[in-house]
Amino acid sequence: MHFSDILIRWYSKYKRELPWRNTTSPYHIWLSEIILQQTKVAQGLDYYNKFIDQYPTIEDLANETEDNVLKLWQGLGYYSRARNLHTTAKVISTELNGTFPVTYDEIIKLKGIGAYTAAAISSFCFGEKKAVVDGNVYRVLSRYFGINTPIDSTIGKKEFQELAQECLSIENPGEYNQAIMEFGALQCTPNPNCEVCPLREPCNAYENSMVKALPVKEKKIKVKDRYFNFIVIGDNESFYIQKREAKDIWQNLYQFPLNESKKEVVSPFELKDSILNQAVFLRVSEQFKHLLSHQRIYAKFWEFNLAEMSPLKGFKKIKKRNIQEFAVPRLIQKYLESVKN
DNA sequence: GATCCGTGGCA
DNA sequence: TTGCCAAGGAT
Repeated sequence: MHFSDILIRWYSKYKRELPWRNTTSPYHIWLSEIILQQTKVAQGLDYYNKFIDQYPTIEDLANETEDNVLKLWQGLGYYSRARNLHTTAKVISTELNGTFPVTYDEIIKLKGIGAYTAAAISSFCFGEKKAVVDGNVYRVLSRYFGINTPIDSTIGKKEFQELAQECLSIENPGEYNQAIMEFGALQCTPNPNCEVCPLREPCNAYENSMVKALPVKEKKIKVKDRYFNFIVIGDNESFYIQKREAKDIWQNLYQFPLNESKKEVVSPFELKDSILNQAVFLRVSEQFKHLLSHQRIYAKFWEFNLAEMSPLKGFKKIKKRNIQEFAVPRLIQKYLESVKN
């Protein structure tokens, strides 16, 4: 039996039942694909249901504010996905007559949609013969064919894209694309059980004991340390927050006024910020260690009391209990939970 | 084209 | 604890 036939047969037997399966609605497929970028099903499933519940159509999503879209996305990470999702919904609504484009070449023009997602949507919804290449596909193909070209190199991406296209089932490209990804997610995992694999016999990596060594990555990510000093300042009822507008992590999410330092701050007198004029220091939180893919953030929350809270440019004065209406990073959310008791 | 963008689970 | 990984894309 052919490679693609084995995968499709395996898929029909072992695939998970998921809310975005068994539909060809481009909106539903699109939303699920954006949510699942660099994200496990278990982590994204609730978000998908929340979004479909809150925004049943592209039109509903387009009519929402970005702040509220980000609020619903809060906690999922990679927030540019939410901003681009919203931008694209508005483009479809206003420039494309509310109709999702139906070809790969048109779909890939949309913001937040690259080669993978365009191939996924066009093949799942419209039967276009475009092979998806994601982390699962790299793993399955590199092992089955015994390819050690680094998957994070330009030449490697090109090589695997072409190989994937050659393997694609012409009869049912959408089904095949879903099958090879599900196979990578459930069977051909980073640490697989090859004894129950239907492709074990002809698998090059299995024959050569190279399963754990593939696929090959050549680049290692550099992690930099940052020290965040959040100023939690206000009276009994209210405090100030600000929107992160810089081109940095957590863009367009909200936080407390921030002083970033080059090393750990140990005394409130080291904090230099005009917002602290006439403020009375109350306490400092424990140090929070927050890990991101490229950063280690060490954060402290410095709490101050302020008798008179006049309007401040660049800051919003809000009731403390209303903070839950704003999208905040997980780090801020964890601090808020720590002081709720 | 190398780097950046989150979060959580797991060995 | 640390590193790696997960249905990638933008710059």
